[in-house]
Amino acid sequence: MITDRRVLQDEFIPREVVHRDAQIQELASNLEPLMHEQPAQDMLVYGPPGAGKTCISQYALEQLEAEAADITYHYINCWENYNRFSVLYEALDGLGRTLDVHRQSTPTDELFDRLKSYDSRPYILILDEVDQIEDNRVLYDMYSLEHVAIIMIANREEDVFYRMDDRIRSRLINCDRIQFGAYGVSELTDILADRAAWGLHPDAIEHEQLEHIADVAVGDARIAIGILRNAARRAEAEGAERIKIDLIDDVVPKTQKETRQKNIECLNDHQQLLYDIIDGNDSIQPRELYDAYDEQVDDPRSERMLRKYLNKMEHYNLIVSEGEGRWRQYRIKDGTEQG
DNA sequence: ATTCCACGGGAAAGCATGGACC
DNA sequence: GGTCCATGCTTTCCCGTGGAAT
Repeated sequence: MITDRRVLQDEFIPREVVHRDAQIQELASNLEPLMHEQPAQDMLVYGPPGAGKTCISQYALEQLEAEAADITYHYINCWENYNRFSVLYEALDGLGRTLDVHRQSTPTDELFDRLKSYDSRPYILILDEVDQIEDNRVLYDMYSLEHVAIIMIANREEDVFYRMDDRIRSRLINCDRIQFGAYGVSELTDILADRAAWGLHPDAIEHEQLEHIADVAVGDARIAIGILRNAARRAEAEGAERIKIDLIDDVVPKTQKETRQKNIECLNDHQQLLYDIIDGNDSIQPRELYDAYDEQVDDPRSERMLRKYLNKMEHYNLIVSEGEGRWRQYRIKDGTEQG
């Protein structure tokens, strides 16, 4: 059934990509000046989850790297690295210059100085989930480095700019915007067909079944590939030769649960408790939620902290908040909801 | 007009950890 | 080893803002 497992991982970057020619072209032309020792244009790549932003950005840079060996690029997930130190650390790590840097006791400015002193060749940073960065100074840092170009990735354009102070906003507001719309069913089907061709036996799945997966995944390539992966595994476990529609439908809830579980595991105990409390209610008001939380834990965090946790969880797409002010309600995000 | 509730920014405090020195 | 210091990270504390209810 499965001939190459890597191809079915959603972070896999294929050798050829389909349906994003315009975006790839734009990425490439913004990076093109690097070939002539000119600075590259900074970019903001935005669009809904699973629209190929991360994949295509990395793909474009791999292509460029293959063409012109004289560049380096590095991918940084700002969800995990949201403060100035971590981002700079990751940036240095991409250059292999972190050997003697310690998480504590190394001043952040020293990391910046070190990055500054590296100027032998162009360095491109992909800042995924860039709206998660808490300290925008780091964007200013990157901007001020001549040899560093940044590709910022976010779901929504406005999330990136609204918290920036004027100094950095006025500079980055002019970066090139590249929009990624959600994939349509036929586009997703093509993507799946490509993965199936590389990762599965030739007759494992037919066009109709791929189309069904694409349909269920509502535009999200990550979900689509996840469903294909789980379906293939299930078929393999059952010794089936082909992936049938029934089997696909069987595996959809499991795939949704999987992505959710992956996120929940990143939460600390307090956050998980909040999640459980919300999960036990259809919806819950903040006061009620805080009180329930206080009752169930020995060393409660402050309400301010809970609000920060809740914000994080909302960004994680685990919960949603509805209503303003005293009408605010929290509830669990349904697995089939988008965005 | 005043009170209530919730939100979220920012300063300050508290915590953990590596390094230098004894 | 023990002590002190510098640093980044997390959490708390304080407070202004804004909408709704009284």
